[in-house]
Amino acid sequence: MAESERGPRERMVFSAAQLIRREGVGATGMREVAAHAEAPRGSLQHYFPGGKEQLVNEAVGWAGRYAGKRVARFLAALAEPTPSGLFAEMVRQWTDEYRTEGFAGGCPVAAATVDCAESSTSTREAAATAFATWTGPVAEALRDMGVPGERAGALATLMISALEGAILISRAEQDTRALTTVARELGPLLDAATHTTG
Amino acid sequence: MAESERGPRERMVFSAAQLIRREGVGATGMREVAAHAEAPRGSLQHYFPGGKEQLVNEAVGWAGRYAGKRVARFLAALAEPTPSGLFAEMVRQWTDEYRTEGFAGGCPVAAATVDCAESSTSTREAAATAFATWTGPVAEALRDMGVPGERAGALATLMISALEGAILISRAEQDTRALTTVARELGPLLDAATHTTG
DNA sequence: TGCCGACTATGACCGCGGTCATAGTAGCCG
DNA sequence: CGGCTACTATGACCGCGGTCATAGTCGGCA
Repeated sequence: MAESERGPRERMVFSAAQLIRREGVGATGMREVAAHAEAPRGSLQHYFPGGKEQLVNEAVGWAGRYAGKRVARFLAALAEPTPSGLFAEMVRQWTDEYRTEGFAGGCPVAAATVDCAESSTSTREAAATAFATWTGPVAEALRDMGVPGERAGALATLMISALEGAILISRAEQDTRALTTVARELGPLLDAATHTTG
Repeated sequence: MAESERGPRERMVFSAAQLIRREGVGATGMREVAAHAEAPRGSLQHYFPGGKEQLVNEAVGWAGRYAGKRVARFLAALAEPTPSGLFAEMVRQWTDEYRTEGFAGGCPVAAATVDCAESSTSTREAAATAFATWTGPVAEALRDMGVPGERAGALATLMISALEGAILISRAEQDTRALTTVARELGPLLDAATHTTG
């Protein structure tokens, strides 16, 4: 999450995602995004003529692609890839962050869904796309591990659902308990799916 | 969710929860709450001298107690109580709402967490309390069904995590798929916990 | 040199919304 | 009746923030 030297436009999208996941969409100001990205304020209307909605949508899209790409790295980190191992890595990304940086941020896609699902169709769609962009690689990884086709998608949805919910609870409680709990409880179920014929 | 004839104060708290779960905390105005509750605007500062923060906190607390009480009703609706049956009822409350009323609202506690966890300590704590108020009865119900003590709490957290995440995804996708998926995939795991000694 | 496009810079506008101040009403009690 | 308490009513204040308008810089290219 620390790719620093990109163009100002990309930095603004990145910063928007960072701020949104901390404060929510409503509480994140355009000027604030520019300042955080160390980008000129005037660039906002130049790069994002669609205004805040466009910026938010791109931030959500960025987050979805980021999450999707992470899956490959998680797999690479596993000596022997298993569903529970993948899920443990997904959870660990959050427990690590919370332990080292505090419970400041949540998932930007969740924030956008909560704040914009009803008010902005385009942002809601961006969130749905982001979830799909994230679920896809997870499901594919499960399939590669021997999980039957249809169940792979279902289990990927379950994994991401449990993760998102646990992020919420952990943030509220300022305790990683919920995250570690879902990893522990869901692991056996996920691994069992590789043995079942489906 | 339709208890109409209470005092104006209670109606405002109820309305706040309704609006928050649709639009998020930031986009919900005080005047809007009063209007929705058909309560006089002047009553806001009278009943909630602590301002918006107090109102939001009470709305979150109300939502937590509401969710906790629902558990008993879900159990009563089950001929033979099982963990998977309880979870299915919890999920069904949402799928029913989404099918009949559209995907307008999410969980108010989730909304408050996303929007206020970083900016307001008291609201974050209210959210944590709400999650606890909700998890408690679920865990107790699991214990009554024969789930061993420590696992009951863990599974309750898992159930609520998965439910919250699936609510998010379903809202974004405007499709109850995620909700029905987690109910289906998690059911067997929950029921299996009643047989295991632990 | 002079034009042009891309990007930057800033101030102004304007609505929204939380809060405060101040006053009004209604009912009860003494 | 006077006064007290609970509640209601409204207008004003004021900062925030998204957007717009307008102008400035800067590099390349002919």
